[in-house]
Amino acid sequence: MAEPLPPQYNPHEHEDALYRWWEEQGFFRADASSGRDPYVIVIPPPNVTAVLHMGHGLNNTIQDVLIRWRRMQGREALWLPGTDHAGIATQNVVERLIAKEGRTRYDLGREKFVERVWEFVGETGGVILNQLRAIGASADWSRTRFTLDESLSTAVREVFVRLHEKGLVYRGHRIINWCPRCLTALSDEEAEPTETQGKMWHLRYPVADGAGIPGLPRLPDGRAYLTIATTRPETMLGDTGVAVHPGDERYAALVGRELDLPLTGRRIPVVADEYVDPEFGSGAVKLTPAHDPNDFDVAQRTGVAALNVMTPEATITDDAPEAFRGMDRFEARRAVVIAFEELGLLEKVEDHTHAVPHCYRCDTVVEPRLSEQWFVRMQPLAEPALQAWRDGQVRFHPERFGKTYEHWMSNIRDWCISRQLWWGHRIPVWYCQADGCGETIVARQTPAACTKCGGAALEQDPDVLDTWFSSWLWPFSTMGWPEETDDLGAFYPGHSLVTAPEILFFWVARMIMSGLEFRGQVPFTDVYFNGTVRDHLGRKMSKSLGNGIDPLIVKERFGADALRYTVVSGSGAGTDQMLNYENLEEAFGPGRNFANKLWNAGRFALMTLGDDARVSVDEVQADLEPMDRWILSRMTKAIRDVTDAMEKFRIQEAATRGYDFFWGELADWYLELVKPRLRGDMGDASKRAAQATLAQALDGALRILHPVVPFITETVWQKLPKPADEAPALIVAAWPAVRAEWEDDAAERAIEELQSVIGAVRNLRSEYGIAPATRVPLRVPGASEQARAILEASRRALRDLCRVDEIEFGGAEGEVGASAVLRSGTEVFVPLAGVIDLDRERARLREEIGRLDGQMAGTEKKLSNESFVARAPENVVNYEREKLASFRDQRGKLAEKLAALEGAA
RNA sequence: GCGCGAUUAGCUCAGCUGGUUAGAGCACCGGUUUUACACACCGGGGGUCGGGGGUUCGAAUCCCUCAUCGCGCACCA
Repeated sequence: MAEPLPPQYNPHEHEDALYRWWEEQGFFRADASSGRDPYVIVIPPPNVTAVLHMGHGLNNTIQDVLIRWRRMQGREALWLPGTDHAGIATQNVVERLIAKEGRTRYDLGREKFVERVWEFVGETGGVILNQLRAIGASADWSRTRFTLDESLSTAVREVFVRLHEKGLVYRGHRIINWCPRCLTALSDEEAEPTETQGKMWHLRYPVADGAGIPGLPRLPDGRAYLTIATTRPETMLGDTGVAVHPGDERYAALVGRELDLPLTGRRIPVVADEYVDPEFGSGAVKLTPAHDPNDFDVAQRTGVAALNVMTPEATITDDAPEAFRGMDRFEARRAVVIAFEELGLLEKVEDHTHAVPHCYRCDTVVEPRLSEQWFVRMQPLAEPALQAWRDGQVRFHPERFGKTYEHWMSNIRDWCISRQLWWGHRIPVWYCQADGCGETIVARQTPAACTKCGGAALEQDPDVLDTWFSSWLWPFSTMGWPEETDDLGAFYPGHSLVTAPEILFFWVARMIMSGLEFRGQVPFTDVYFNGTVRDHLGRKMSKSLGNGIDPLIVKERFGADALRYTVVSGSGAGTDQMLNYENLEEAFGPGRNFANKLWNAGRFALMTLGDDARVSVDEVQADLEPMDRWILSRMTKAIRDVTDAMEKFRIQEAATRGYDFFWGELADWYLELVKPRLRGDMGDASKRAAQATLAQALDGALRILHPVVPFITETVWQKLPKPADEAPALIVAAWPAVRAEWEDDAAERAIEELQSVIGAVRNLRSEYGIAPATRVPLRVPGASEQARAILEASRRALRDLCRVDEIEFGGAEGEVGASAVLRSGTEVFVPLAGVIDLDRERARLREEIGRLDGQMAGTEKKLSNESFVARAPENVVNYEREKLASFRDQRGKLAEKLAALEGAA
């Protein structure tokens, strides 16, 4: 006999050691030369300085479930891990660090600062990768990549140069989103709109040179004026014009004339442009081309100049009137409004709710700002990427994200890729400083001399690239591109991507574009979007709210399998998951219980199977009993269902289906049914058949559950007796094949009937308070031939599972007892005479009925009182009626029971 | 404003192309030392499937509409 195992599963005894063993054995490593059908997932690289949170836990568990499943199916499974340098995020963290020393990055200087960041990354980076190991992630760590690795940097430069050669990368003056705190440009995606209660100020701009404009309102001093509306009054300091619609007759006479721009002493022209909606507001729009993208476009068309009135820190520049210089933008906003009020030029102020863009990294209000930046022309890249989705080359799970994708791709705007940061990939562009040369060199390698004048006075562009400019190459840059490596040949294109919906545009869409552009193939065929983990109040888990759950604490208390089962079973594709951080037991207890149940089923199997080599079901085919054929049939269907669910990315369904088979059928029924046979009560042949079937069924359950709960399933599986030629570990064992010949509908119907009978008897016993130890006889008056055969064959089961002593078919006529009719029509009857004290039970029931009669009479009386019904509040009357109905119901049930006890007598 | 999604037991959620009595886990009530497991076992109560209308022999499931919540996009100065 094997050594007895402890009655409770202790994950800590197994998990980490098991993981180390898996890793040492090289089970996670993919082989580019195996020739096997590859299956590839690249990890969404977490920020290099990140620590694991539940979002990572959910996302990576799903990836691991997929990769383990495919590995078991015999695919050459590669899960490629790594981290992202996360430009702004990491730079901000280090800036905060040195701020504690009272220094800024400018104090250190660029070189020292970047060194400092590398130092920080060296100390804290990669922590998250070890945390992923702790939750069982079976990634190929030998291929771990970092977006700032030399080879990935090569890929970045290659892509920049190629796109530049194609004219898809360009430098231009445009309105970009500027974060005045991070002091950098942001892409449109990095500016997150937040609903904000703001105001709409209506300001009056007097017409220059006085009268002569019919139909316009006039100020008290007689000057005609135009009203414009704005949510950012401070920008008026940079107004360089006012636009009206060309067809707007009210203002036709004004076009080409000038307005006095208040506070500034400047005169600004009135221009006509189709952009203006004459129906909206006053039909006149102030133009601030340096601080608004739409105004910039109008200004370009109409030849209006741009005037920048804000510094990078968003304070007012010296180009504005002296009174406002140096003010913060919000301070200037108040000051401008007050000044207009004092001049009598403030028409009105309205409340206005609108979405104000905030920096996605520091939440500062983003300032649209005219600036020279590098851009990627996106439309030529987006078109094939959109088509690829339309053609079904890439599918989204759930499908609805396709619509979002389509909408974004069809309305795509150019991507601002330069960042005024120090941490990241330096833009591979050099400017010749030689007098009168002015050459711009875009190159893969740092050039030694100017390609035009031959001078050596070259200066590299100070900016770095958007962090996503390296991420979007991840599926092939991690495999050595632009070199044609073996990995690239074997593992590109990949297969599944698991990620959060938030980064559909940031990352997913751009990867599809870059994959098509640089490799001619989409980087993956399926994108699974996991939902967001929220707390029980529906709030996103976050550090600042303190409502997060630390996955490692969950592992500590419940085990990694409990964590994994909880997140996999708790949310479907694109569906958020609620987890209560205040009650971890409620959230993760069921997962731990499940692991414990597997442990105990394993213990049981070990006790009864012994150390002997496993007997296959095929060897005992002739001795199989209906219950054996039943569980094999159920297992076969479970395998089919789980496989099918996995193929459709219905991972939650796969997990719960496996759970239900294991617990609800194998553990609850089969194990109980075979106990006597395993004890040898029914002879050796029966025992051998039961052992073979149990081993087979448990083996199947462990396999289909292994991707979800790998630690406990591996632990149990290792201990089970196995055929000699079996794999050394469950992780690399075969995914179970469906054996269609094991499907057996007749056996299923037979066992279902037996289950119904046992359920009915248990119910009757409970209803009539028959003590558990009391054995009862069972009569089945009108059993069909079939039902009779099943029950006769199941005497032992009826005895063990519901303490039925003897079964008689036919003849319950006139007997005192309780009966139930099954769905199949079979009637079962439990005689009660001699089993319980009938007199006492009858007396108890009569007493209970009497008590209810009294209560009913009281209530009826109340309800027949007309003044009560007329005067009492409706809900009180309804309550009484409901009470009465409930009494009647109870009385009816008790009367039925009493009638049964009194029998035919 | 446009689009998408959600709304099912006290709580967290399943319920695929409409089909016999709407399920699970937790919680609740009653019972159980049946030697794998009390992190278990057995029995039970609890749902007008958000409201209203429609299609159909039949609707939680399809259509319309309203409400509430969430998400995406556009934000019209």
